[in-house]
Amino acid sequence: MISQKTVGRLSLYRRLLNVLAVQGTKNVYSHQLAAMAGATAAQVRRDLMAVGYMGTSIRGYAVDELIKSLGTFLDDPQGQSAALVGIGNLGRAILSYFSGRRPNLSIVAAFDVDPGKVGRVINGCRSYPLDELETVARELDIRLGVLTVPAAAAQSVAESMVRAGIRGILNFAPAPLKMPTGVYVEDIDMTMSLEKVAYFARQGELIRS
Amino acid sequence: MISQKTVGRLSLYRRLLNVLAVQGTKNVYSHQLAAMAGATAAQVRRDLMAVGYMGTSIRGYAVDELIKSLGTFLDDPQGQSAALVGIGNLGRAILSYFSGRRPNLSIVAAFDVDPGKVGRVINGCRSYPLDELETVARELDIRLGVLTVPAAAAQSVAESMVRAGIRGILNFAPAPLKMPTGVYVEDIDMTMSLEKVAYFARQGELIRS
DNA sequence: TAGATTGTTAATCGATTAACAATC
DNA sequence: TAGATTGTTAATCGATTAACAATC
Repeated sequence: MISQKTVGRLSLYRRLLNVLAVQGTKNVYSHQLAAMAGATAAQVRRDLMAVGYMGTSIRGYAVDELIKSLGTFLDDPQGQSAALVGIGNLGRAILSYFSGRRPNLSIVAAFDVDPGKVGRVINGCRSYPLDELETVARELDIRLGVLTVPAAAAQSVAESMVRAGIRGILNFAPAPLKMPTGVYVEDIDMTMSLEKVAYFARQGELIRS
Repeated sequence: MISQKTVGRLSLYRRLLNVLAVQGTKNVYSHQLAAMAGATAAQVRRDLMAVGYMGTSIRGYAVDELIKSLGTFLDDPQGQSAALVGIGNLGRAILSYFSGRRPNLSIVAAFDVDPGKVGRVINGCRSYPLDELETVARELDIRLGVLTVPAAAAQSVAESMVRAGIRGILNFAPAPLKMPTGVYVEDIDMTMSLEKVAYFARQGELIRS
């Protein structure tokens, strides 16, 4: 099984490779990709070997082929659909952020308990009452969820997501979710992140002074 | 030097402890806190020892004192101010997210290159032209930055943040920043996170089926 | 005391780094 | 060939986990 960190870096490499492809670059060496990704050359090579793609010592890696290999690895050929639950400021921003970015991976429905927020189209995405999550998720074959509700509601909403057949959750709520095995949760805790920044920024200054 | 992971968990523990304090809980055992945080009891104890706070075998940890200890550790007594650069959908959502949450750590100014977005007050936060970053940052003693600009602009904007005296950056732009030592960067890459969720959710289904 | 907790130490695990032989 | 790259293997590092003695 491949590690979470590696999958994250592969996603990053692909994005960087797309930039190179647009620039017309045909080949790239591990150390070049490493410099762009903020990694080491050996790490890049190890990660790419995990995908089963090997470079040559004379040309390094072929950009186009590598993008294709990463696509085979990272993307579902049939495409994957996500639901967003919690249409607040953050939820709306995320809808616009992911709107139409990837054909293979898109948010196709949004949900909220507030009747005033449902029955619309937000950034090309229809909004529904939370009650209908299960029905809509099964109908649209949604297996991924983005959770942008307040912390207090997070656990119970996450549980209904799981009941609706969702197997992966991107959790923005600042609350650890207790989920059954087989459900993958990735936490994005902005408060924690900002506090880390504050702590280490201060620490750096203490050390310097 | 304390690790990034530990600092992150301490931030989480404090939030959980605040919930307990509101409920009127006086004491808490490491295994209780661990269950809430999704960690192990030994890990909680180790983390708290890092702050220099030790529990007793009979009562565990005193909630109020622990919150105070964590505050001493995590917060700057003088308070820390942050600037947000990039007033798009995401930037606005983040301004509202952090608005008035912590007295000791708040976003006090927002910046953008678009003249149409500046000279206003957004969620209690004044917006300025990006040109004025250096002046305003020094005037308001801003040392932290939140970066919510498009990937293409991220590196150059981050460099002007550093010139303005900013020493910690919460980076939402999907681009690795090359920063001088002494500047701490915490990346929140939502695209990468969503792709990880998509990958592991699919993987789980493959394993099950 | 007995029991559940604590802090401490040693063992394990995983990822990263460094050193090396192989390739064109 | 010489040189820069590659994949492979061994060594290092750090964090986590497990086992233990100490405490009330």
